[in-house]
Amino acid sequence: MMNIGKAAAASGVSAKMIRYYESINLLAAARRTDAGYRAYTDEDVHVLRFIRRARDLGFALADIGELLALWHDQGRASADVKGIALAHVAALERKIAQLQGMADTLRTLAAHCHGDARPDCPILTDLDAGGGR
Amino acid sequence: MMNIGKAAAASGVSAKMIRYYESINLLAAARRTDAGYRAYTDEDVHVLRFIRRARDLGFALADIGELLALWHDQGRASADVKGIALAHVAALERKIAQLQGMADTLRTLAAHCHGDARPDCPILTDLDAGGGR
DNA sequence: CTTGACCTTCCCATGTTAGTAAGGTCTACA
DNA sequence: TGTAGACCTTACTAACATGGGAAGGTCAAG
Repeated sequence: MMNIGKAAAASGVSAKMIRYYESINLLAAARRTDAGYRAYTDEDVHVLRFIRRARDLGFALADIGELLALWHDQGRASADVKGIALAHVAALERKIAQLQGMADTLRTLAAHCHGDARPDCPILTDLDAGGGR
Repeated sequence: MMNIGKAAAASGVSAKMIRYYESINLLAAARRTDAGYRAYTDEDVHVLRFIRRARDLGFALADIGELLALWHDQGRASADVKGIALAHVAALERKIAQLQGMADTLRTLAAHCHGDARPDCPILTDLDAGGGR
């Protein structure tokens, strides 16, 4: 059994976030000591690490809730897990394509900007007039 | 002169956002009719369109404030505009690389998941144990 | 004069994380 | 025993940009 600070250090999830995850019911309410301190087991830390890794992969907390449920469900179908993962990959790809489009446009505009003391700049011209996009 | 609804339709910026931009001083406070309605000119719509396009390129409102100031400054140096744009491109590239890493990892894991009724799934195994990442 | 479409301000919610304040608890050391 | 300092508790605030809604005022057309 350890305090929230230890659990945070051991899992890579800040104490702040552990309390938040508990408040939104992503985590079950932790046991408490007589003084009211939250007490965590190694198994709890294991769950926190799971969440941490899922966050690192960009899953939203709602998705992580589903992944946790599947993780705990011995009778799960791997198809369900794969479905969540592939939906997330698709969302990531959409986001990447969107950012890539922005970056491409800006790189092109910047490449044609003198970048000196003169005021004329195709970037502003594009923002001004729309550049035909 | 037009109402906020017209200006919104003409610029692609919602009335809600126009009011918000005004509240954070990204926009100067609009003139008002006797009844207290905001009144916009074609020039105001021009500014709103500028903001809309900058948002489409992913600029944060703070950046847009600087871009607007440069746009209005006839004595600007194009280097300043280019600097903002390239800093944003760099931020976009960092974000893209991050998302790409997530997507790559997930695609690899998902490719090795049967995706059927059986429970075993490398995605969960990775989240469980860290997969050596 | 009424109806419906518009406008106004104000508050709330989103999603995830961090900061801060005011107060209680525990531990180690003098 | 006392106390300092490190920890814990809850609760409120902020960030970012946007949307939703309520309660009420205004305008134009019929």
